[in-house]
Amino acid sequence: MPMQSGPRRSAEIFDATLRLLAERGYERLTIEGVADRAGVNKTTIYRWWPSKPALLGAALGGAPLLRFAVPDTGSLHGDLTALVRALVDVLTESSSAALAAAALGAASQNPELAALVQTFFADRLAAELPIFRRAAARGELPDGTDPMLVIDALAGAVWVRVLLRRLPVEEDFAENLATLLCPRVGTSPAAGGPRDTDGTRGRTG
Amino acid sequence: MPMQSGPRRSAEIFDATLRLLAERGYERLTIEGVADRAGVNKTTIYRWWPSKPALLGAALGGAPLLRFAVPDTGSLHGDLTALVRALVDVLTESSSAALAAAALGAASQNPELAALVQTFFADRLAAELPIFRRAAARGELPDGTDPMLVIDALAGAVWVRVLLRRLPVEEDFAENLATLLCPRVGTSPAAGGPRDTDGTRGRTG
DNA sequence: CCTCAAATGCAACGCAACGTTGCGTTGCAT
DNA sequence: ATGCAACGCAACGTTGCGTTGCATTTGAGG
Repeated sequence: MPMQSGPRRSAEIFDATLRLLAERGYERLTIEGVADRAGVNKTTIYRWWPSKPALLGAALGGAPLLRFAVPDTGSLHGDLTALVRALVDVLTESSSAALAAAALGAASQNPELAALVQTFFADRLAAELPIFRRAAARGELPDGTDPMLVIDALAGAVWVRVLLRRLPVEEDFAENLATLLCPRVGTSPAAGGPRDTDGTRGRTG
Repeated sequence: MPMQSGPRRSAEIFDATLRLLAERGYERLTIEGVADRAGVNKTTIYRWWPSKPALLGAALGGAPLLRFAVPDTGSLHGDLTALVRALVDVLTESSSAALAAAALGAASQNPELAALVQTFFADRLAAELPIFRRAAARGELPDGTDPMLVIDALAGAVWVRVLLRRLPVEEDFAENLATLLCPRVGTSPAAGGPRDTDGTRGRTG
């Protein structure tokens, strides 16, 4: 029987890869740089991962750096608000922000990373589906509502605001976005007064 | 008096830059490649644009390839639907899609391009504000609604769906998204039946 | 036509990272 | 001790980078 198989120093290599990605961005991420940072010969890296996207894909898959919890606050509006806040945090906190920006930015350019991002988003959606199941059980959700549409609008709005517009995220951004996306509010924490007779949705502020 | 000043062959250079960006993506876009494609010596390019992002910035600024019209259909829901359709087209049609993906993807990594995208989004929003002015005038819009929030959710949802999830866009995607984002529906074209007693919003399909 | 300056063309350079090769070294299990 | 797998090491040719010095073309003004 042979001994252990597979790369022995993948831990150091993945760590160096993600750190350098966050520091320099995808474009200036170099395999020789990773080797140097990891204290490893570049031959070792090339033996296991044939290309930069392959290495990055393995590194991202191996480390759960972009995972954040799925909230359960008791209301759809609360869950969506919490989701927005978590997403904003991930895209704002410097450590994960650079990483997420580089990874998702590079995904637009590279098929291998695109596939990775694709499954990442699919997994995220699957994890977030319970939010909508619970909301439906509470009667907060009109049937026919498409969770993917809500999630995409939510994530996309945060993405555009933080990484494309680069505008500061106001205090009530999460709540406003959740309110906009709630197919039916009802329990909006700051919705204050009674609903308009014609169904105009309440809004914080 | 000296003769004409400034680059003489910027047209060919910009054209080659955008074509190669669409063909190969930002990462594999090389200045020597641009020079070759444009039938120009690379020295000429380096003399006028010191870096790849600088060149790309100038090329993108010089050509209005990513502009699309602002709709005016007579209703907020109709305008938003048209906006979604236009955006989906831009991000789907192969010529502009690769270009947009590369530009926005690269913007996540490069400060110079980020600034360019920033002003692009600001301009887009300014151009789309009349949609909300008209909607407000028609009484379709609860005051306090933030147009930027709606636009960001709209654009972001399309972005996530098309370029990150890479899922095919269903026929009723635009309408569903517009319905989700309409602060007040009322005139939803396919909303059909009467509103639920508790205010559940109508939905196509 | 001639002049003159700006723009461009051309050839070569050092540099960095690429990806590959051959061979020696280390670590661990049998 | 032996054998295998992973790793280290030292080169190699290639490509694109960004720069340099000098020659050539271009076009408006005299």
